[in-house]
Amino acid sequence: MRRTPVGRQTRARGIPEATVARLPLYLRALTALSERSVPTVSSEELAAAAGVNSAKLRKDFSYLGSYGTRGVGYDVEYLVYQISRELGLTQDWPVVIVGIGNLGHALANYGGFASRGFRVAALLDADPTVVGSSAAGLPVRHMDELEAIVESQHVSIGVITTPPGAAQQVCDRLVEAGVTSILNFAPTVLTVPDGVDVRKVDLSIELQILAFHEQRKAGEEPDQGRSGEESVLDRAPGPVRAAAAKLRRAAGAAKDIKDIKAEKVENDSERPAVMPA
Amino acid sequence: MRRTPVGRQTRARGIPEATVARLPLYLRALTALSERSVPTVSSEELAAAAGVNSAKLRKDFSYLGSYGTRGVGYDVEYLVYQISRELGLTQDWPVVIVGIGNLGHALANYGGFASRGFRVAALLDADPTVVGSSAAGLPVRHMDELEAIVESQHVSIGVITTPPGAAQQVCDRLVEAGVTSILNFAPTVLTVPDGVDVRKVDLSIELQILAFHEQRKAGEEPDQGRSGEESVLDRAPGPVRAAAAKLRRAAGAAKDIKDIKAEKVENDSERPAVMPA
DNA sequence: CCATCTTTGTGCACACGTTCACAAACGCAT
DNA sequence: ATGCGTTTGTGAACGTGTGCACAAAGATGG
Repeated sequence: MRRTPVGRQTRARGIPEATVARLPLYLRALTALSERSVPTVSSEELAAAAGVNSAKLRKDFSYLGSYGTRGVGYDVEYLVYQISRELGLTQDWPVVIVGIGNLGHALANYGGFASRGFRVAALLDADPTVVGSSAAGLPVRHMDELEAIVESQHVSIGVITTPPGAAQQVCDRLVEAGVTSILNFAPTVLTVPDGVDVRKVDLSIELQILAFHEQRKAGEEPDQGRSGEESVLDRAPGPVRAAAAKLRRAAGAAKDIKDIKAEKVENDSERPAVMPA
Repeated sequence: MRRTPVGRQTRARGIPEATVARLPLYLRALTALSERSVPTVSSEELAAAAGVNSAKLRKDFSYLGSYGTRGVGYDVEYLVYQISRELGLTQDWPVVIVGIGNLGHALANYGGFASRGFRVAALLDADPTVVGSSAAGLPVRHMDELEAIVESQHVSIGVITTPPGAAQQVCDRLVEAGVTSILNFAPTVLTVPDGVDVRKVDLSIELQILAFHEQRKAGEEPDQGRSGEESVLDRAPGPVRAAAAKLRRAAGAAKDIKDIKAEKVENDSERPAVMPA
């Protein structure tokens, strides 16, 4: 059995992954329209509500079938049903949450959870001081009950909100118990067997991506940009770069991040320098 | 000023967006190696640790420059520094969190927050009963202090953990105050001016995507698949489909989701049917 | 029934992302 | 110095996703 770290699916029954990822967005917008008793909606209107462009939306829907009426638009209720069905939301999905810390608590209380076919089957934790307490009206049960719960309630989706160190271990146990889809909030790369889907939600990564763009915005206003920082040696061809690399290796081994950070401030001027040397 | 709902950036200084999204992953793996005092690492090893394939990793790094040494690998410390710098983590990013409910609390307590240059500048809430309490050692302050805090502490990143109804309003206010990057946890499509980045984290969407794949797995084992569900009318060309659509519109207007769900059970057999009729 | 107006569904071109596969570059031993 | 084994960096092929632009399909009014 091959083990794949991330397991990105290549096309599912012809529906592109990117489209699948947008269906929940459309569904949310459509549900709002439905609550306002709006009977039909055009691709343009719906696209605006979902924050995408209308051509993309139409193409997305075309993968599901021809559910619109030219000259009119889409029937809201019908589309809600079709998308729900396509996403598998016409059935109930029991979910276990493992790791009832701050985040686990927050998720247990999350309203949007139950709203669309997802039901919290159990809250689990390994810490005996947490077990027995309750969150969102549900008792926190011990990890050892995992296997019994998964089997008896036919749980196929697990949510991991443990500290990073425990995540892979918990993941293995979930998979062993029969869970085949995992939503991972721990900042850990999970390794799972083929056939198991993992999606990750990582606050820290999102912030870092924002920081990147933020820095870019800030660095563009002044004309200087990030000048001397990019050592000419690193772009130079041939033995020059090799020498630079050698110096880096020699110097780097004895240094830690803080030292390097401190150095950055010194090097922040124009002069080209072999970075950590 | 054009207003764009989502604002996907087209290339930043030559570094592809997909690469930027992976840099934090590499950084995390590298930091772990650094703590174990590993001096160098090959693309193969690092790729395994980050859960990607090695060719992708090498290409990603090639956008940053030539920081490896052929025949040896990459200097861990040096790479940590380069990626940190590229992501803008060598500086401090003050962040405000708006909406101190369950999730806001969880985020305030999240350790990985401060670890990499992100500092919680303030916790904000509009609810007077929450204001004045404290979370993670920080006092919860009133929304009205937002503008002063953003300006005095030079906050450029805001995190929204409010209920969905308040999100756009809070977003507008953040932007007005000078915030140019927003991490949105509310299940809402935010509209922002050009130049403002929004990233969203949506538990419900992630679960729905998992449900889709889960359903597909379940539907493939039996040979039948999803048989009669896909009405032949919907695939039929010409006036037949038009008639079906017309029926849907006529019927749909008076129905709600529950009714349709109930019908699904009845229609779950082989016979082709005009869905909600 | 015809003309006109609206909106879908999609072919096509292009941009972006991934993976392969290999030459060039480097360390090291002799 | 030279040769050998290793690993990077990247050109090129391929796959996926996006957006334009328009024909086809239907609604509507006369």
